[in-house]
Parts: sequence; C-alpha cells; structure tokens
Amino acid sequence: MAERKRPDAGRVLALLWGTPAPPPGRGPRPKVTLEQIVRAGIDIADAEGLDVLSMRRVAERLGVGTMSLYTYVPGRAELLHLMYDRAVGPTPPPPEGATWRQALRHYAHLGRDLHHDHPWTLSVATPGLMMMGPNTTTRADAVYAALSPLNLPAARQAAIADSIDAYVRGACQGSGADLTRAGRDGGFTDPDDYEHWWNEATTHLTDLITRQRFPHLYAVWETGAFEEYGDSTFDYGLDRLLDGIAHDIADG
Amino acid sequence: MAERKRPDAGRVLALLWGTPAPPPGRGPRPKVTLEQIVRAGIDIADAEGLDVLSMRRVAERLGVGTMSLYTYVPGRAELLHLMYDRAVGPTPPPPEGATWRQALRHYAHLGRDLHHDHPWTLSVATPGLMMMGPNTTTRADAVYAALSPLNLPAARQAAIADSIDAYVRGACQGSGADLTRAGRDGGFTDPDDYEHWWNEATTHLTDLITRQRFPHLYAVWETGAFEEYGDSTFDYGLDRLLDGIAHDIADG
DNA sequence: CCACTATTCGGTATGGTGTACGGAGTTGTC
DNA sequence: GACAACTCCGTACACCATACCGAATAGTGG
Repeated sequence: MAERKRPDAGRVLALLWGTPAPPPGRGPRPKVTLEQIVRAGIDIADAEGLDVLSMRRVAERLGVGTMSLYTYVPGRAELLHLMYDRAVGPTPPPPEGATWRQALRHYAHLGRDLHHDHPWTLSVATPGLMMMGPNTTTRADAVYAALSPLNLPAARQAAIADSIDAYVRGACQGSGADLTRAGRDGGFTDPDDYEHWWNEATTHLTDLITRQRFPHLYAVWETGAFEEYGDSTFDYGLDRLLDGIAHDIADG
Repeated sequence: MAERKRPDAGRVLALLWGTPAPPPGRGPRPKVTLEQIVRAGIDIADAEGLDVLSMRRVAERLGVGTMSLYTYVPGRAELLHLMYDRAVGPTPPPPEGATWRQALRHYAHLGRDLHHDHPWTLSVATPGLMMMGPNTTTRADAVYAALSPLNLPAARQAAIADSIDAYVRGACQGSGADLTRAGRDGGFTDPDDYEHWWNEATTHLTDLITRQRFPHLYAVWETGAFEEYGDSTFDYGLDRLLDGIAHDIADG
C-alpha cells in the first residue's frame, strides 16, 4: 500500500450515481465496463478477502492491463466505495402491514445478511456520508420511512437508526462466530490450518485463563458458551435494543 | 503489504502474557525492549493511523534497523495484537456499590474511551479469542463479575456481554462523528483538507438526496441531526440496550 | 479521404510495503 | 582462548498503488 492520495468527492459520487451507459465516445472500444470492474472486485473480496484485492488482481481477472482500470476508476479506495454500494443492492420492503418494530428488525437482518455474505463490507464501512451511493441511500430512506409514522423528533430518529446500525455492524464484526472469516483475517488460506491454529491457541489459553485468576470469565468459558454464537445471539441483543427503544417511545 | 504468513499462537500468547524481563542472555546488549517497540507502535498509530504504521517506521523511531524488530516480535500482525492489549490497559473498577447496570455502563464507557483514544483499535479488533491478552482478559472477567450476582445461565451472560460489546464497537466505528479519524481514514493528512472535501461532498449530495427521491431521509437530514452525533447519541443507544436487558432479566 | 482530436490501453518507473536469509559482531560460559 | 548463543541489520525479493506518457483506435470536420 502506497496510497495517500486525496479522494475526489465529485468524481466518486458521479460514479456512484452516474448514468450507467455514457454514449460511446471517440477512442477505441472499451474492453471492460465499470460494472464488470466492480463485480470483479466483489468476487475477489468475497472469495479471498479485502487485502488480496489489488488492482493487479482485478485487472488480471478481467484480462486487461492494470493501468487500464484507472480509466474507469480513480483508484482503489474509490473502487471500494463502488463495491460497497453495489453489495448493498436493492432493499426489499418489510412484510405488508409490518409495525415499525418489525420493519426495523427486518432492516437489521438485511444488514446482517450483507455483512455475512460480504464480510469485507465491515472493513470498508467508514460511515458518515462518505460513501452514500444510491443503494445505501435508499436503504437509509427505508429505515426512516419506517420510523416516520411515530412522529419523533429528527434527532431521536437519527439516534434510533444509528443505534441499530451500530449494533448490527458490531455484532457482525465481533463474535468469533464466522470461523472462515476469522481465519482469513488471521492470515490463513486453508480453513483446516485455521482450525489447527485455533485448537493450539485454546490449548495455550486454558493454561492462562484459569479459575483462580479469572473466576467469572472462566465460569462462562467452561460451559462452552463462547463457541455457540449464532443467529440467536445476534437476535438476543437486537431484540433487547428494540425493547428498549419501544419502551422509550411509549414513554415519550 | 506482502503478508500472508501464518501466525504462531504459542509465540504471540507468550509475548502477551510473558515475563516482562527475561534474564540477560548471551549476545550483545539489546538496544530496545519489547515494551518500547509496542509503545512506539501505539504512538505512531495514534498520531497517524494504522496504515502508516510500518515496521520501518517503528524501527526508525527507535533508532534501530528494521530487521532488528523481528528479534522481538514475529511480525507486524503480532505487534498489533500486543499493541491492542497494551492500549486496553488496566480496568478501573466501577464505583463502589454500583448495580450490575451501572457497572456495565461503566465498562461500556471504558470501551468507548479506548476506541476514542486509539481509533486504530477498531481496525485491529478481530474478536474471538485470538488476541486475549492479560488486560483484555481482565476486562472481560470484570464484566462477567458484574453479571455474576444475577445468577443467569452462562449463555445468557455471554449474550449480554457480546451485545454490549457489539454496540460499543459499532457505535465508535460508525457515526461520522470523529472528523479527525474519518479524515485520516479517507486519506487526508491535514484536517482542513478534510473539511474542504466534506463541504464539497455535501454540496454534491444535496443535489442527489432530494426531498422528492428520499423524502424520509431528507426530512431528518435537513434538520442537521446527522451532524450532531456525540456522547449523548452514544448513550442513547447504550441506555436503550441496557433497558432491554434489564427488562429481560426482570422477566426471568 | 484526410487530418484532427478525444479516448482507451497499458508498459515502465517510482517509492512504498513485509519479511526471508544470512553474515557480522558481541558477550557469557566452559 | 574457544565456542556457542545471541543481537543487529544489510540485502534481496515479491508485491503494492499509481504517476506519467506513448501508442493505438475511432469518431468527426473538412
């Protein structure tokens, strides 16, 4: 990585929102499209993780020279933004007649699915409005649409939406749950290698995390509760958060 | 980055938990200590972000050759683990006589402070037990100690602790709040540059995010609610989550 | 049809990265 | 004094993003 190049807000927004097919220009026929580049990037990141996603790799996969990509995309950082918005994709509506709470739960699950299917989104997401592409924006609008019947002050709506988003991101990132991802992030190519590493680590850890030194943690650890993180754990926290929000709204 | 080296669980755990001063061995006097290396890494990451933290930079700052670092640390990834546990540091206890809820809130704020003071911890944190150093473990034990009087099943305790941790991480990561960090992540060195970029971006965004296309998002956006993320927003979600947990516990 | 011009393609070069390897030098021990 | 263990670190390699620029291409105005 020899980055450090200042991004161009206008350019990346134009790419995110821009018309899909500019009229065929003057030079040689383009060998690839922006669409293909973004898709190739997503494929690589899905399969092998963000840190092997290099411009060379993308170009290779498309059968073009590395530098040709720069005709379509200002650089790697901007490509990541485009990938993110495309990975978000369209936002299916909540079931007909859903309450605000069911709708928020629905959108939270969409977020979880996104991070599950494309784990690299967790590393790209530097929130703020930096990367508000059309799909991301549409999804945000849907969330506020679900909240709007409640007639809450804007600041409260934002706080609610932010809280849920924070929980979803954090929960997906955390939890040694997805062993494949954890292994990949740790530098393993082969999941079996990771399995081995994990066993070795826990072996050493059992020598260190003893009942004497860490009694309370140990009590939970020895039940194996940490190895059972799954959808139900995700939903537990989400439902508590929604409970709390519902209670706040009812009071307020 | 030409990483892809499989980490060594035993080695990194030994470094994390190891005796601070091994007896002076046989060769030349060491010019640096592990302690100094870790501290230098933290200083650089705090000041300039994770992606300018290179082995060369660390060595430079300490006045040693780059490769000398590898005498003390197996590689960059392991250094990050060491930095993380040291950044966590000791865990001050909650106020005397605190309820479980006050204690959890206390620890959540400690987490927020960590991520605030050392934003790079958010990028390092690949949870799971990969990097359970002594400080991290101590903090986890403290959290379970706060929960233990409630006599909840282990799985429930884990779900509660995970939820709060998820929220804290997600909330710190999210929220365009910390402009300094956001700017640095975006590739800016000078905060003024970032300010300028931000203004340009919002100018363009106002053309795209219109009342017609995104009415609900627009309604919140136009109040300026998104620019006011701060401690109170963090606490809003945290308190909702704690409310929900309290309600769940009371129900049995 | 020709010249021009806008545009794409991509080779080369620069300055960065992590780290494998191995030699040089230093120190405690026998 | 010899040896062994240890630290330091120069060199080398593979990889990265990307600046720069020339070559090739195709539509357009004359």
